[in-house]
Amino acid sequence: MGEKTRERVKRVAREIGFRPNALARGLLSKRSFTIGLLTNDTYGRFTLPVMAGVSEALVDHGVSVFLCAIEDDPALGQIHVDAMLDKQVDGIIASGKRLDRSLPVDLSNLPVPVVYAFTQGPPDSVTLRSDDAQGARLAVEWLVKLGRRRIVHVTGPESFFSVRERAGAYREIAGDEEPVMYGVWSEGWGHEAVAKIWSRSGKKPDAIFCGNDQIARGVIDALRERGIGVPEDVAIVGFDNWEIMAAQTRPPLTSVDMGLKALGREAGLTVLALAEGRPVETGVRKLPCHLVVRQSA
Amino acid sequence: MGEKTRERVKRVAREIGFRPNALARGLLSKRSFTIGLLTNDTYGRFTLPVMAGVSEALVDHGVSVFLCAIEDDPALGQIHVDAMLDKQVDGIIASGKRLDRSLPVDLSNLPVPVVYAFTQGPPDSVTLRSDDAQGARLAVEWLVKLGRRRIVHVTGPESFFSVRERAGAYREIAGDEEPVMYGVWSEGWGHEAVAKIWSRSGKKPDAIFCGNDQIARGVIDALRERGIGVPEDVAIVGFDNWEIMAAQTRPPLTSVDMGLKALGREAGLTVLALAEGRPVETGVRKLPCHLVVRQSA
DNA sequence: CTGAAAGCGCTTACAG
DNA sequence: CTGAAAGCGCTTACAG
Repeated sequence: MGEKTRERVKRVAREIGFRPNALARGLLSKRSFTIGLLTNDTYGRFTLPVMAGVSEALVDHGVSVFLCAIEDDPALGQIHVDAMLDKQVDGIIASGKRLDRSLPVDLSNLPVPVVYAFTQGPPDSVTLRSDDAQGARLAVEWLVKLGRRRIVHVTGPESFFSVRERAGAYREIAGDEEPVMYGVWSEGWGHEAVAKIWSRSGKKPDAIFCGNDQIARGVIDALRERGIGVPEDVAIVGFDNWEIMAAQTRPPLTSVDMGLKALGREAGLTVLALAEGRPVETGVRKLPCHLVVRQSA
Repeated sequence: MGEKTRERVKRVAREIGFRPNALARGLLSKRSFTIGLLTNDTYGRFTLPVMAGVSEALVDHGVSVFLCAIEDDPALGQIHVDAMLDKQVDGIIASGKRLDRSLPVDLSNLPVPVVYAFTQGPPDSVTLRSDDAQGARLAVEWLVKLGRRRIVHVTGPESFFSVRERAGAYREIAGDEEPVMYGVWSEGWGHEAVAKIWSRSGKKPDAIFCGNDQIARGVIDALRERGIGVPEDVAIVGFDNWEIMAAQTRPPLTSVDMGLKALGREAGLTVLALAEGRPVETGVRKLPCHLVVRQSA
């Protein structure tokens, strides 16, 4: 093509706003520049930041994301997986709401790479998760650094892997003078825990490390009702850094952020690498949490 | 093809798990069985149920959904729109977090149909939104039916269309003895409003209709701190039916649900109809809210 | 270097 | 009714 013709083609293409058809392109290249994000987290508290991270990381590479919410329904999961494969996704990210539960679909032996993010993957898969132990350490060390010496841990059900991780890290630093108080993920349990602590004899804690922000909120409310000052008398740290919850407590809540957006970003880049045939180390990769300091500690 | 050959082909197809390549199919049919959902609701409180509805309605039709979170960034919005068009989406659903704000991208004159759901569309578009006036009526009528006579309305900023809609409906039923209390969407404002009401002279209300669940939560907490019984002394109704908030108030909150999942379902079916060339009435279509009765009223 | 052909995996229209 | 060809919109490999 002569230089002039080339220029003219380019100009016309621009004028009529020509954009290549990605379907046709994908047919040849065996790449659809599309990935699927599978999740059973309907409420979206955890998946949403993960998704935002995935999308953010991949949009620069021209990759779009199919969102597939499958509840806990295996049949629905299968339908979505089939639909994604039919549409020739370059890869799949599986995400969820619990590190120790897997999605109700079998993602092994798929013709495309799979990355697990914030959900349990099979042994030899690529799995990304937050480092809950490190996050808990951050929280407790911060309380220690503030001079707190009697730190209590009020948390969720012991059946959760992340609860055991966090409790383990708490123990490492705080010792085992105080029993870890396992309960449920609710404000109500936070209230109840405070009632229990203050009804028993002996010295009262000067800090409470809570298993999530909802519990922390219950704890803070209960302390205020008793006229106990936060953070003067008792410092509080939560977990999740659930913005809308943490910002609304009085005082605003210091909390551990699991860095789910970064986790999503990593998941996106990793599935892309696999799709392009680049080597990726298999196994569980833990990403660091960070502490968001507000006024409760 | 002979009957025997046909059977054999079918059998082998089943055995090797043959599934037609949707890309190739789309190339011919001019249908990708793919739509794009554009939203600027990062937090996802409103978009998430909409999305769940869209996905639920379309999965039966083999349609997958690209989720594009564009924040309020016009450049990012354009990138996502271009990516969707390149991938030959059959249609686009625009969604957001406010009925009276439009997304920072121009979606007119696109080669594919667009439906606006819970965000403002241009005049001649297809726009779906909740019927906030009807929802507010539901709430106030319920309070009246419970025998409440002095109903106060504590709500968000008057600059919000939905605030004015809800306040208008409240006025229709409750009259204008009590001034509507405009404020912000926070628990703090709920607290403050209660302080204001109880500091002024005259009869106290026996019911408070709140503009959203966060305000309602603040109101309920403030009333409890004053020793005022909910619902005995003052009945409370919120708006949004934000499950995790409404269920955690003490007592659990009666609230207006905007039916966003149904709205999403409608949006999905509507964009599908447009994509298939079926006629759809243009203009704003309001979908009904419903009241979720818990213990606060 | 330029230009035409082949082919990705399907579906549809047509010839036999 | 059956079977082969054409074509969707691209990209790549090849002949001139």
